[in-house]
Amino acid sequence: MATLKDVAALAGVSVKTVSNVVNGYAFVKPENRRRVEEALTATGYRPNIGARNLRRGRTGFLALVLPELVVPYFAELAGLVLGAAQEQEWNVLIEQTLGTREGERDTLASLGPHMIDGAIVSPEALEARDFGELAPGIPVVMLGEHSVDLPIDHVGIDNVEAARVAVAHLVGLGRTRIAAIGAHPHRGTAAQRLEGYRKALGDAGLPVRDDLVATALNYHRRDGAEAMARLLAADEPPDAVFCFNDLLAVGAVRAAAERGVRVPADLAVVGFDNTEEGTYSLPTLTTVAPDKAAIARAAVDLLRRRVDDPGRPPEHVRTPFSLEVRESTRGGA
Amino acid sequence: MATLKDVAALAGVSVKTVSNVVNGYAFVKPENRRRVEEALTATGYRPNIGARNLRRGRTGFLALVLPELVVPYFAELAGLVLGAAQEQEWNVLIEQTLGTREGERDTLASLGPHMIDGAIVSPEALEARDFGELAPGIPVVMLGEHSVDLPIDHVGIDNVEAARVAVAHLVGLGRTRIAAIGAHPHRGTAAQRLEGYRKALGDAGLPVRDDLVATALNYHRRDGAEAMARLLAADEPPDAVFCFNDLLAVGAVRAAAERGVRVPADLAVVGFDNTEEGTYSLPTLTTVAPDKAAIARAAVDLLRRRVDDPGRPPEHVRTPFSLEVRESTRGGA
DNA sequence: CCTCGTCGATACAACGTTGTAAAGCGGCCG
DNA sequence: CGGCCGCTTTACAACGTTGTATCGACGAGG
Repeated sequence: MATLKDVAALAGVSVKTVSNVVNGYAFVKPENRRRVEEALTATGYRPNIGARNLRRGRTGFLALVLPELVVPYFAELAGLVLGAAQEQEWNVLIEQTLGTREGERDTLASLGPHMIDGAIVSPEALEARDFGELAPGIPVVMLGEHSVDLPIDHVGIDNVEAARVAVAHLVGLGRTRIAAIGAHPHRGTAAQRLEGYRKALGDAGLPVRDDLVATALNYHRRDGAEAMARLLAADEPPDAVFCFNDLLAVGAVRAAAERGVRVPADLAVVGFDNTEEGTYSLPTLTTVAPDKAAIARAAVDLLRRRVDDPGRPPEHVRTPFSLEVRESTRGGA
Repeated sequence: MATLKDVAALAGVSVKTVSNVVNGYAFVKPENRRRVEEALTATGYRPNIGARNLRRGRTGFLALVLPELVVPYFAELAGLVLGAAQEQEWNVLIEQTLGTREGERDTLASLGPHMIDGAIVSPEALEARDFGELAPGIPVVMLGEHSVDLPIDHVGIDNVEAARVAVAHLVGLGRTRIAAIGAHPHRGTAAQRLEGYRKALGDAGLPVRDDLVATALNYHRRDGAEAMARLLAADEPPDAVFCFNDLLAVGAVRAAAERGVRVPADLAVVGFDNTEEGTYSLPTLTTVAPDKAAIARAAVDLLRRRVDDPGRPPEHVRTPFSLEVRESTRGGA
């Protein structure tokens, strides 16, 4: 409630002198500094961030644009971004797009150039190239999809290689009818994981059969269950499945169980994201584990550098990943 | 980038007239309105929310203070609050306290009175009465803990009754050694759920045995697993367990499975929160289902009314809940 | 004809902050 | 002694917006 004016009046100095003390300006007479500091604590002064940012031309806000918080991967990531942003004195505005292209467009448009210093975007429906026109002048860091051709900063793992490693692991178990769940017409990461899947099969000399690749328009548990049900209904059902995220995998495990298919004995399952849910499920999930903390940190750092120097060339940061082998691919045959 | 001034220059009218058009003021000559609207689209004008709020004395921001986004209940709730706030033209600032008392204090203090119009707080470590001193003048709505004696708006379900219903359900299955996981020294909701647990046992004429009540200092899967392990190690292990949230229940199911205890045959499990994870787990979880959408809506509405009229008497809103019976308590004996 | 009320537009100030310019006051050097 | 430089403080403007006061025009009513 107290403003600089109030503090200045109490201390008997000008508004600007108080501002100088607050901002740590060096040349203030000790006597005055003391009186100002007293007045500061006496009034319980807190700067009005909005006014400060208006004057400075910064907002102090960063938008984190993601499909849905109920997806554990995004919830975990959001938590980590919150932490990383705090270190940079950024507040985070989380926006859910619900996976629709319109949602992503509206979000970026409504935030406007004034509300935020920049955005970290995890695109789903939106195609990457749309961003140039949608967010003119807003510094954007993209997560996940790797699109080298675009002049936009980007953070993510090597999806092709991660998928290849995951499927190679299934191959190593001796499985031969390895399915994939999560193909998607517009999702860049889906295409890359599919490519890794095909590469691993090729490396092993296994045929790539289209009827073993299941599409999932969303990446929720329900979609995984439905896709798995379709796959299991085939004449020659798969003996392993690579799911493009852990939620799909959880759904797949559920669908298998309901049909009496044992995991991993009859069906080995690999997920993606290493969500905590997969470390307590029955069975626990083998999964590709991206370093989420590294992703969050890199994204915030990249955005900071972009804001400070809008002219710098776009950067593509590769974060590490590992394969966590758990019960869903252990034992059986 | 374009400001009212730019638009005004282009349309050949005053800044205020443009402002009037933007804000839907009625008395603008059609001719001028047309020209302004043209200039508006031509320049792609977007209001500077910060400046507007500075002038209006409001920030347009609402803080949602919660322990952790990785807890699915909070992630789901956050998503719903985001939606409800959007309808009121509020932006949401999500703050994680990580469950520490300091985190909750720092958060509220650092946001300051200027940053936000109000806060929706889901307290964990913080005792409710602290809020008066911490957030002087900030409208606060509390979630979860029901503390009628405090002059603070509050939204939540009847925890005592919800717990009673859950445990009564276990009693109805014929279970007699019914344990509870989630007792906590400082958490109000924990005390209430424990009370409901005791009441249900009393109603059924069953003894309340302290060795069947397990404390959980956090409400994560790990804590549930550890508590269940302790309970199962007893001479007379329980044949049912009521967990104070779904994560604890998931951990409990896992711990049971690792010891060869079958759910629900040997051990019936009830959770709390109705997170989606529990609808796909093996087995699916019987759980108390609070109406999260209603909670989110009520909280935002309550905050709106509080902001508009700071003097009104505090209100306590009871939101409905139901018991979702699933596999973890079905069949067996 | 004068007044009054409605409509339409404008100038100005203000929200709280900080950058800029400038002024006052010494002291130091030429 | 005059001028210059460094310290310290201040007044002022500006960020972009909107509330208030004001002003002019116009039509209706006395």
